[in-house]
Amino acid sequence: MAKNSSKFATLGQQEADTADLESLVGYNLKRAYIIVEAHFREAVGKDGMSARVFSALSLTVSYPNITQIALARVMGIERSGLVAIVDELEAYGYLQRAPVPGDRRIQALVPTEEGLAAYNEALGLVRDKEERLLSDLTGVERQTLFALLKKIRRMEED
Amino acid sequence: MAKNSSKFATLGQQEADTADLESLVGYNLKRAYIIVEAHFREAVGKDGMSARVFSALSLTVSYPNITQIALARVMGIERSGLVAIVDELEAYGYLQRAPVPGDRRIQALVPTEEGLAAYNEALGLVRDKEERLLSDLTGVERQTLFALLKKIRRMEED
DNA sequence: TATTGTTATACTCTATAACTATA
DNA sequence: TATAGTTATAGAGTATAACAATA
Repeated sequence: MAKNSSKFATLGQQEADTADLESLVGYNLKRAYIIVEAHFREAVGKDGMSARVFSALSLTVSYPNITQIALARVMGIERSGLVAIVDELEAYGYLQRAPVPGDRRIQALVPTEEGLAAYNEALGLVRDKEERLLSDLTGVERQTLFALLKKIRRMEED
Repeated sequence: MAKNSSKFATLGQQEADTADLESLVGYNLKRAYIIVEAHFREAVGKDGMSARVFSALSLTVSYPNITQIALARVMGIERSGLVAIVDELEAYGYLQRAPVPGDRRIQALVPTEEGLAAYNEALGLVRDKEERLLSDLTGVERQTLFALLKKIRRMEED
């Protein structure tokens, strides 16, 4: 199991690549995500939206009038956790909680004009950044990466 | 931009797959990781190690006598954050902080026999679980997934 | 002066449980 | 009774800054 039993090892790239961890999908996914997320933050800038806030805004743009509970479900988080996210987006003036006639428990989420503009600008920056990050990958490789990640995502129920 | 402007949309799988977010690598990586991490927790059991503690133990097994600062660097976290992780592993009796003759600032991390046994058992469970999770992927697809994730990981410096 | 490990502290993300107002 | 949204609270995981011991 031990790949290196010399005392006071210095870790070269080769050695690091043969460690057990490197053969696990979870570890590789997490490390890759950390890098992509750092690039996301660079793309949106120092005072830009966090990834989860951007995601929530993106989904309200794609699905206007979505309810908080539905949005939480799509995002895979608890509805309680969404409150602060929506509060933040509302404070930015990027969306509104609109009353729904017929059921006063529900508030439909609708992006404002400013929200739409801010979203489209951020989306452009993020896409450009991902484009550059993935510039070493061919078109086929990118398609394959997406297909494989989505295949894993579909395993949720088991 | 809006794919669905009907009021009170219910989100079918098809609609969800065409949202902007679905075209971003970061979002897909994160969602895939969440699923794999949940399977990791199932594999190691209710009172099993967390992923980061497992990772630290794995790396001390692969690189016995590694220092905390080197381990933190490999894991991509701050050295201050590693203290609690090593404390936990030491409390389990899975590793020891061993003094290094010649430099009393440094403590080399060495797995115990129990640590090695616990690690190998956990590694087996995690590998089996990942195996089952990825059973829909062909051998080539898995190799490709690893290759693409590692390619992204190598983009760190830019 | 610089480095290793440590502590104190704070921030982000998330979950659980209980509450409210409605249905 | 059940549901949508909210609040309170706690627990991971991480980072920054300052410190002690040692080099």
